[in-house]
Order: sequence, then C-alpha cells, then structure tokens
Amino acid sequence: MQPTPSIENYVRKYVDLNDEELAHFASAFKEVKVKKRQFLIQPNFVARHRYFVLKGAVRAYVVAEDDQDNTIQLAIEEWWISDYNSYMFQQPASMFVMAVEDSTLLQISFEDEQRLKASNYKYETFFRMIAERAAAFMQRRVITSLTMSAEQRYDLLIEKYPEMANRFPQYVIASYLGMTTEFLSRIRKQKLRSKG
Amino acid sequence: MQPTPSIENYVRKYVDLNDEELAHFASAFKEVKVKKRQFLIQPNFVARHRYFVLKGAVRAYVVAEDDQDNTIQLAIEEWWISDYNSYMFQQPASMFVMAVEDSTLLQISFEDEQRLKASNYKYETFFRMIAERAAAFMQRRVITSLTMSAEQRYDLLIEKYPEMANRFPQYVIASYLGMTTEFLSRIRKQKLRSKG
DNA sequence: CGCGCGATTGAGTAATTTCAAATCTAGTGG
DNA sequence: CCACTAGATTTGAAATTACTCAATCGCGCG
Repeated sequence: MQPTPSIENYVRKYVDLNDEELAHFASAFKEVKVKKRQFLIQPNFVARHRYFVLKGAVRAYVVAEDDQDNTIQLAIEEWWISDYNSYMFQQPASMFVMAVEDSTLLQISFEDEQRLKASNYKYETFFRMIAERAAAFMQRRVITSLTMSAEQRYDLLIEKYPEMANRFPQYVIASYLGMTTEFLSRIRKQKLRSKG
Repeated sequence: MQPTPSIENYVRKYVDLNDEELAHFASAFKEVKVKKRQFLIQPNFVARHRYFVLKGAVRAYVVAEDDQDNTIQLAIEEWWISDYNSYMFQQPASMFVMAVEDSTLLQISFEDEQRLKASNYKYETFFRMIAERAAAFMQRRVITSLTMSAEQRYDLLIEKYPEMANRFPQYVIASYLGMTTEFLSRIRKQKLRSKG
C-alpha cells in the first residue's frame, strides 16, 4: 500500500504554494482518529467539517423510508468526505458519515475554510478546483446510473476504483451502485463461473 | 414569465462587485442565438464554452449503445449548461448539447474564464461557488436516483422545478429522470385518474 | 390538410427486488 | 486460543418495477 498521504502533497497537486503557505494551509486542519463504526456526521445536525482521509475508509449514506441505506460517497486515502449539502450551505445534514475502518482523518471546519479562502487567493483556487472535480465526478455517476445496467456499473467500479471493492463490504458497494446486496452477489457468482 | 435575466444580476447574487468589475466580468461573455435543434456541443469535440441561458431551453444528453438518449442536464433561464467534464478538463466531450427552443445564450470560453479568474479574486470566488452548487445539485440527483421510485422522482421534479416539466417535451423529462417515455406516460395517466 | 414527431396504449418480457432461509466469517469474551 | 455470535454473504423462488415492441392516436406547424 502507498505511504500515508499528506495534505501538503495533496494541495500541491492543484496549486503552487511556497513553504510558508503550505504550513499555513495545513495548520487549518486538525488530525482526528476514529474507530470503526464511529459517526462523523449524523442527520439533522449541521456538518461542521469536511474530512480528508489520511488512513482508513469512510462512507456517507442516507437511510430511506424502507430502512435501506444508500451509500452516497465512499472515501479512502486521499479522498474527501462530508455531507456537502450540509457542509457547504451549513444546513442540517441528511446523511450519516461513518468510519468503516479505524481511520485517521484531517478535519477542517467550515469557518476555518472560509478564513483560508479569504486569506489567500491560491486557497480559493484550490477549493474551486476540488469543487469542480467533485461536480464532474458526480456527473459521471449520474451518467452511469442513467445509461448502464447493474452489472456494467459494477464492472466500471472494479475497473476504475479496484481498491474500493476491497476496502468496503459487499453490501456497501451494492448500495453505492444502486442495487441490492443479493443482486450483486449473483452478479459476482456469475462472473466466477464464466472466468473459472 | 420573469423578465430576461442578466449575467450582471446573476453574478451579484454570489459576490459583491462594483460597476467596473461588473462590466469587466460581463465583457468576457458573448451573446449567441441558436435555433431549436441546433447543437452547441457534440461528442468527440472539446467543449470550448460554457453557456448561461438568457432565454430559451437547452438540454445535454448522451447517446447510449442502444441508441437511447439520456438527458444529463436541463437548462432554462438563469441556468448554466455545458459538458462539464469536457469543458473543465478540456477533453473530448461525450455529450450533445442542443437547443430545445430558439434560445439566447451567453457563452464564455475556457480561456476567457481562466483569465477572468486570474484577474480578480472575486471572480474566482464566484466560480468556486457555482461549482459547489453544481456538485451539491448533482449529489442530490444521485440521492434521488438511489432512493426513489420512478414516480417519486417525477413528483419531486414537478415539486421543485415545475417550470421544467412545461418547457421540455415529455420524452426529455423521462430520460432526465431515468425512465422511458412510455412509463412516464403511464405515471401521468394514473395521476389524472386519481385526481380527476 | 397532411406529415411527422411526440404521446398514449396494450401485451409480453427483462431486470432487479423482496422475502426467507441457509451458510459463511470475523470479531469478542471467556 | 477457541467457541460463540452477530453481521455479512449466498441461494432460491416469487413478486414488482420498469422496459420493449408495435400499433395507434393527436396535433402543431409548414
């Protein structure tokens, strides 16, 4: 597995910061450790932070009327996670965000993020870029859900994010892909059969 | 119907610009008129612009293997539209973007947008904010597609964006909601029956 | 006034879900 | 370190939801 990522290396992929800026940027984040099954965000509470995963695996999900959970986001090392509707607009959350493994995260509060962005142009650019990437990512997900069958969506996940399939239990992957655990199980069985 | 929107009024909803800045911002856009059925973006070509709708209705869609079109975005007055994956990362488009009515749009090129953002902090903030809104919007769409039935998705669209249902033909609405024209027709019929 | 696109209808079908039960697995306490 | 148990996965059969195909209808616009 890769070495533990750092927020400094990450932010440098997007904007060119000098050492002082890097240190300033990083100082807005606080490291938090969470145990498996611990909640970071719960419905009806305002999401006060967004999280950058240093180590571990986290998922965000909503619980529908029929008690099924639907996974909205998955995050492993170097991914961000939060209830963005709640975080960005500081409104009550609709999601649970929960650690799936013992995890180490960097959290930034909404207020500190605002301060960062106000203090330096480049930070604003950085957050603009990750928001654009998030929008593009979500749009690709809309496209796959509109155009592909359950099996195709699973194949695509395996192809593009093979790591994810190993780090999260099957029922989480299934609910992320918009199908039932049982159906994903059948899809996988059929693949085993045809591949050997 | 509301008066024709302006980019000046729109940008002011997000950032506080003085008259000079407003004029500068607006000068990066060019007004274009398109006829019904005219294409703004086509697959395999790089999307060079994003568009702000002043008047009219536009949709973005992908064509799947089986020749079905799947509507990815709808835009009427005061909405933006493009193939964002293509526009933001300047890669070949996968979508058609087509006028559904004769329309008047403001277009900005990728390069001019970069220049704008580099020239003034506030413009960067503006684009960051609309990217965040786009991400949040797309995420809500993912949530509805994961958690709601075809009928519920239609009800939600009618509730939140009643205008859309009037401006676009039924088959476009159906493909936006991830169902067939026939099935949407049946849903509507059933509603008529129960309401009278 | 008729052409062509969009909407509707019906019948049959495919994809996916539901429910219930059996089996496997990993984590926990003794 | 093992046994136990709760959670996770698998399996089967029946039920649902939504789709396909084909035909018909409606109607706006040239």
